[in-house]
Amino acid sequence: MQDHYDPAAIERAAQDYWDRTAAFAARENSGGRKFYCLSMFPYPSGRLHMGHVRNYTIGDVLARFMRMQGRTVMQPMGWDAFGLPAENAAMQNGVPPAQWTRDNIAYMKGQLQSLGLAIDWRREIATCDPAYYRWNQWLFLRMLEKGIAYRRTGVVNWDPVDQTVLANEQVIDGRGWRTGALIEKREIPMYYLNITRYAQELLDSLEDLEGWPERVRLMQANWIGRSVGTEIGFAYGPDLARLMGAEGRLKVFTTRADTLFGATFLAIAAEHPIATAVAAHDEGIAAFVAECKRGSVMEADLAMQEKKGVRTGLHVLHPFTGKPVEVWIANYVLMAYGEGAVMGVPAHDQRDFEFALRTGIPIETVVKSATGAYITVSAPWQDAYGEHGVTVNSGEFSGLDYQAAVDAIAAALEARGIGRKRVQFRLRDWGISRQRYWGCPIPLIHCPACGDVPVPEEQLPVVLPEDLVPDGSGNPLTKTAAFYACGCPRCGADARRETDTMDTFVDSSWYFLRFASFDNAQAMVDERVRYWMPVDQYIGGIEHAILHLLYARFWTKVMRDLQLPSVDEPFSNLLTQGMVLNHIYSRDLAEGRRQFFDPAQVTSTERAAGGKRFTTQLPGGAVVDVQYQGLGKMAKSSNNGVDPQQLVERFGADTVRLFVMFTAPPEQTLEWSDEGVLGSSRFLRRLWTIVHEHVAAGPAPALETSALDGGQKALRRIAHQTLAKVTDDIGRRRTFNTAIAAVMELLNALGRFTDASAQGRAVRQEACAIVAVCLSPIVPHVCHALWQALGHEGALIDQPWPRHDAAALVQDEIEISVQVNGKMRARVSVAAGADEATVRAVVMADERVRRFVGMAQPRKMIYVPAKLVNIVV
RNA sequence: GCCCGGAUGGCGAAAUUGGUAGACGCAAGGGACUUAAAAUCCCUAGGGGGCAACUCCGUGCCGGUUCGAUUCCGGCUCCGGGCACCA
Repeated sequence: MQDHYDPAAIERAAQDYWDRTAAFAARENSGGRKFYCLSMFPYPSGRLHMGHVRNYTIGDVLARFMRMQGRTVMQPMGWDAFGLPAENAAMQNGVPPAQWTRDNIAYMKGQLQSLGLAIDWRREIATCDPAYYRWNQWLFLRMLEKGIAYRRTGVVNWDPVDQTVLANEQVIDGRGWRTGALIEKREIPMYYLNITRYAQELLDSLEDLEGWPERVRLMQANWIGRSVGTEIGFAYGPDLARLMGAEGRLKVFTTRADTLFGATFLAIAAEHPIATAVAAHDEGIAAFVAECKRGSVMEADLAMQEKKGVRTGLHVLHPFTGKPVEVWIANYVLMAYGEGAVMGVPAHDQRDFEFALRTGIPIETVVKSATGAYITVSAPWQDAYGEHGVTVNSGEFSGLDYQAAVDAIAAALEARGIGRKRVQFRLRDWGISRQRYWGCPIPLIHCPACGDVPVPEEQLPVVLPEDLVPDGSGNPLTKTAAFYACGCPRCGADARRETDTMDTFVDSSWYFLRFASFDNAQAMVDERVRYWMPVDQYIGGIEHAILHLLYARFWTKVMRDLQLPSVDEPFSNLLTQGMVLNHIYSRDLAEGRRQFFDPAQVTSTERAAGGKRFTTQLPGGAVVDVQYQGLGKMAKSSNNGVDPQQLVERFGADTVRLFVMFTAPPEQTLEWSDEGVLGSSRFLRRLWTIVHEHVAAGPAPALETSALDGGQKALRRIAHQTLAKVTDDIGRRRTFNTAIAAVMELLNALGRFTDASAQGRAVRQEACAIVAVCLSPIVPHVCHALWQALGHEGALIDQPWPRHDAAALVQDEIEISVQVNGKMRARVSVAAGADEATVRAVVMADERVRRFVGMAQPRKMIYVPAKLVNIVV
């Protein structure tokens, strides 16, 4: 007998066995329904963090479970290998991003393998590999042909000191993170993908995604944001027509056409052509427009800034009354939504109301509540009346309810050709151009004579040079003639290659298709996609609930429409794992820069007078004050990721897997703490000991279920209850923590079971085997070893998942809870099949029940079969 | 600011369809074994009151529906995620 649990040796042996037998090589049509199990591929940041361990263990549990259920499982793995952190690391260390990335991949692959994941590594892909990203380029060109990809200008964060475009993450409080300079918005040409063309389908098919969490479907639906409203063209007043040099109409989009008669101003975005035209002649307005262009492009910043506006002095004419309506420029109007202009109705919109109070714009009530009360608003302590009601003071449209008013007004506008009902989506087209080096080159050539010329297909891929080191002052590709200097494919003249690269969301929008066609050098995807897709189970962080999942759904539909092997929806079932959060500590350096610390290094904590917590930490003996920043997601940029490697080395992969699955249900946010990991280690040692003590006594005799005594039946009942519960918890509920708790209870029962008789040993043998099977998806190495120790032929991974024996669950007596007036008062035992009358009689005969009911006459008795009786007195 | 979640013992959590609140585990305390420690095993444990039988309170806060609410509804507070260039 191996008398002590040695995870290192056990895990090596099990992993050797799986490697030797190529146990996880996925082959099409190898019997059983296919099950494509996919976890979101990692960014190779350097080391795994606990979020990865959680993600990949969940996937692995499901992959192994489904395999034992007889499915043909594919679980692949890849690397989301392009991105900003590689450039930052390059700047810090002077190492090219390619080298840094590949080193990280090699290290992290070893870490993943040490976890014993049932992955088909033959299918491994890295998005920075030209053999992968050439297909990004190829499909982009197909999209260009179809008009799905197009070029227009877009707004970016501009750092005037480094003369470079910054990502939102690199803008802190409106300043560049390296220079501390105030950030400006800048408009530059970019390529866009026309995702809005698919907005309706992306919205509609959410309804069919029954295997997705409701909250994700809701978030996506709100993000797409379909609204039905009315487009209204306000005729230019004479002053505006003069400025613009022609008659014209200023279009707005509104969902509240019923309030049109209350529109006392129009507000346009600072980027609106009219704003640009006014600013050219008016210094004050030019200053305001310039002010709006300062700061970052982030929506959160825009939405929280103080609402400001400036009067243009220009007017449009109300379409029904002909009255002049003032035009304002406001910082809260988004050029990207609707027409970049809104009508302001202070009486019926809270934001407009507050704006009007500050600026003296008139407030005109045009809707009253349907119940009749006449509502007027005009004072600062009041609120706008934003409810749907009945129109008043609206000329021929007065006295109508919301829908009737909207319909009548839209019809009247349409009859005059100055407005119409239409659908507006909040979703915007996807800008994919990035002014960065470490990404997939956009395959275009700019020719002075021919314009933008696509790179011919036979010249793909446009290979990214891998030896450049960025220095923070823009994209090094723009300084590398060997990359950008080229001939025009059309006329042969000297031309310049596009130096922008693609958003890394492009790389992750179709990698799940490539896993099915991983070795095809001739085509992006092939017929094997039709076998494996859609992904049966996708697992990843809730932080990807909108962007990644929406882009992947869009890209999949585009490929379908380009007649490539694809599907309508890529992911049938989605499990969004909760974030693994950790505490964040930092200190401020000069120039608004900030240094982050590993929480494990923070040694002592004191509370400062100001209320914020300051702590002291000792990296290599030095003591510095650090600031507590609260809880946050584990990220390389805040240096708060826990390295699971130390835990794996100390306790073994099984302990780490068990712990991370036991600590919380998968969808829940997890505040990281490695207290408790000892308990998981202890449990596995106990499991090892109990099974080996049983095995040491020699082979168990055959089980005879008809010959069992009460204690033997009881253990067998627990074992089969556990099997049934684990099957349901993993297979349906995905609550791995409760599955583990159930097995712990079974193991506790096994520990108390001392029956050394022949049938006692037979029951124990069966129970031990059930434990090994139930835990094998979660802690596969130790279960692999225990299965052998229990004397079984063949590997546990190849065993079919057993069904519980329903006969073992039968109980003679059951317990009924008794409440009096809804409060728990007693418990009574009744025969398992007892009818209601019998149960009532037993309950009323119970001494405790009689005491609580007393002399009172029961008014009512609620009976929940086999569970509960509530006596109401 | 907007959209989406979450809140239950000292801690992580459980309660699956409105029906026994706190399963399972961590940390803690007590005990056994041991020269000792580690390891292991046993016991205790939501809070208050009571010698005890027992009893009252208790699932973020306020209110509602119900025989019965951690669970459903309305209103808040705090925390987390996302907000289109972090991935």
